[in-house]
Amino acid sequence: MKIATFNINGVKARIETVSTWLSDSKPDVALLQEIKSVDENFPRQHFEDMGYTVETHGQKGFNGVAILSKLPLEDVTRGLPGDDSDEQARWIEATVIGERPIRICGLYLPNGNPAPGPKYDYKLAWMERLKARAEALLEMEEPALMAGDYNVIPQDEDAARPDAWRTDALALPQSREAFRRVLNLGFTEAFRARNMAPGHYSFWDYQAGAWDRNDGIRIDHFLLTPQCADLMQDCWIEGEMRGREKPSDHVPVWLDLAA
DNA sequence: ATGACCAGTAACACTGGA
Repeated sequence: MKIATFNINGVKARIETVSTWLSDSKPDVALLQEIKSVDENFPRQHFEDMGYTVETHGQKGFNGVAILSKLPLEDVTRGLPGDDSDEQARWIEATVIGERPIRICGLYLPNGNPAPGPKYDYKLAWMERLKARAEALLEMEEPALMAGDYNVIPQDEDAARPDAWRTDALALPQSREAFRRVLNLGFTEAFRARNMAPGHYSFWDYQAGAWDRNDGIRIDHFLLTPQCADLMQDCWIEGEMRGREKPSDHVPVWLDLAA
C-alpha cells in the first residue's frame, strides 16, 4: 500500500495539479494539507469519480486537511484532542481497511512565526497535544502513523541554508525538542530510517528562485509506530513535483507499506 | 536577505504562509 502526504496549498488552485498527480502516481491513500476550503466547497465528487473515498476537515480561507483513499475508511475523527476551544482545522484520523487495518493521522502543524509570540505559543501547545495523542496511539500496539506538514526542520542537514532558519519557528531549538520528544516516545521517522543523507527537501519557497537554487527545507514527515515501521518497505520524496506546472510550494512524501 | 511569491477573501489591500 502506497501512502502519500502532500501540502497542496489550496485545493481550488491545485485541482488540476493534484488530479494529474493522482492519475500518474496512483497513491492508495493521499493525506492532503492546506486545502483552504470549507467541507461544502471541497470538490468531493471530482475525487470520488477518480475512485477515491473522501473525508475532509476544512475551514474558511486557511488550513484544512483531507484524506483520499481507494480503500475503505472507518472511524473517521476530526480535530486534535486536548483543547475544545481550538477552531483550526489541522488534524484528521481514519482507519484504512486493507490487508491489515492501519490507523492514519493527517496533520498540519502550526507554522508558529513570528517567534516568540502568541502564534509560537500556539505551536508549542499544539505539539504538546500531539505528544499526548502519539502516546495513546503507541498504547494501542497496532500499525499507526502520523503524517503531514510538521512545520519543523528536524536537523541542520534538513535545510540548504540552516543559518537562515536559526531564529525561525520551524527550526528553533524548542521546536526541534518538541518534535524529538514525540519521536523519542518510540516512533520511526520513516524518511530518515531509509536515507541519512543531507540535501533532501520537501518545501521550496515561491520567492527568490528557491527551487532553481535548490534552497529547500524538509518539513513534511511520516512518523510510524513500531508495528507500522515493521511494515515499511520504502519512503521517498517526490521532489520532481516542484518543477511541474502550477506547483504547490511543498512536494509529496511517500510511504510504501507491506499491507 | 544571492532575487523579483502565492492563495484566499474581499473588494482595488490585507492576512497567512514558511
